[in-house]
Amino acid sequence: MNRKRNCINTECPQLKALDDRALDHVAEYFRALSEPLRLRILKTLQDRPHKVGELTELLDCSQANVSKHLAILMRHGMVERDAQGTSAFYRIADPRVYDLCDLVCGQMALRFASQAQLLGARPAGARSRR
Amino acid sequence: MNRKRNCINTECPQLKALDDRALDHVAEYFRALSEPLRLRILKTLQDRPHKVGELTELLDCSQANVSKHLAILMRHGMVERDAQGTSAFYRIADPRVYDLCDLVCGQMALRFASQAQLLGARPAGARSRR
DNA sequence: TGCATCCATTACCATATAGGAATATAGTAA
DNA sequence: TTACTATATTCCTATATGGTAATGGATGCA
Repeated sequence: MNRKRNCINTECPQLKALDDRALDHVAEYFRALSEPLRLRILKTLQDRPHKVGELTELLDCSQANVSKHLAILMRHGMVERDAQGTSAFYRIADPRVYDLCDLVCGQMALRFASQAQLLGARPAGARSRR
Repeated sequence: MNRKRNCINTECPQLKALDDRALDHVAEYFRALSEPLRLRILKTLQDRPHKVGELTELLDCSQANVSKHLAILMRHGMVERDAQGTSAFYRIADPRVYDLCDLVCGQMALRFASQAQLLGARPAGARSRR
């Protein structure tokens, strides 16, 4: 069991040790990352902090929508707000959210690769199940 | 920038490199992990494979509900099905999902700790915002 | 003051989904 | 075959949520 530990600088409780209430919180955290627009916001903020108006333009969506999603990201401690005049700058509060995203990217890459291999190894039109 | 790489045995594309279509897939992956019951299923399967009926009893929920959530987990390659007679055994297909969960656990633990510290440093009834 | 800008919030609508109840399907045994 | 068990699926409802439009609120400037 070559289980690699990702978390080295904290007690880092594992899934096993969590009760149902803690699992609810974990689920909510994942849910915050389960919207494409929120991921695009995080991706944009990876370069540097941005004002709401900049995000609105870069992501080509309404200002109200950006503000709403930023509030959700902030509620989970993923971004931080810095008011300057009438503007509001948002920046990444916890860069480890990118570790999560990168982990998922890697898993999906592996999965797609193996699926492509399966498809390539079967005659056209073959179904893998059912 | 002490950015630790979690993914060592694959190309592991980063969030930066993903287009909107790939981000949609990442969001769907996170969404599969955003339900408490699905996390409880994964937690239960961490010990050993289980039949649907066992999960139904252990998690105290309906059989239809368990089957539905198992289908979602399987759709994302997180669990695998092994039919034996009229039973269906489910097992973990990709143990790295636990790495994700543990990462989130660690981040939430840090966050709660700092919040508790903030609360402890303020007089009773103080609000940290608004 | 008055006005403009930037952002947050609210109300509303459309869609997605978790859950339950009922039904369908598949395997097993008589 | 018929009956029984285990699981999957379908239908339905209640709730949650993403999106938009409209509004509110705070700041800055003339």
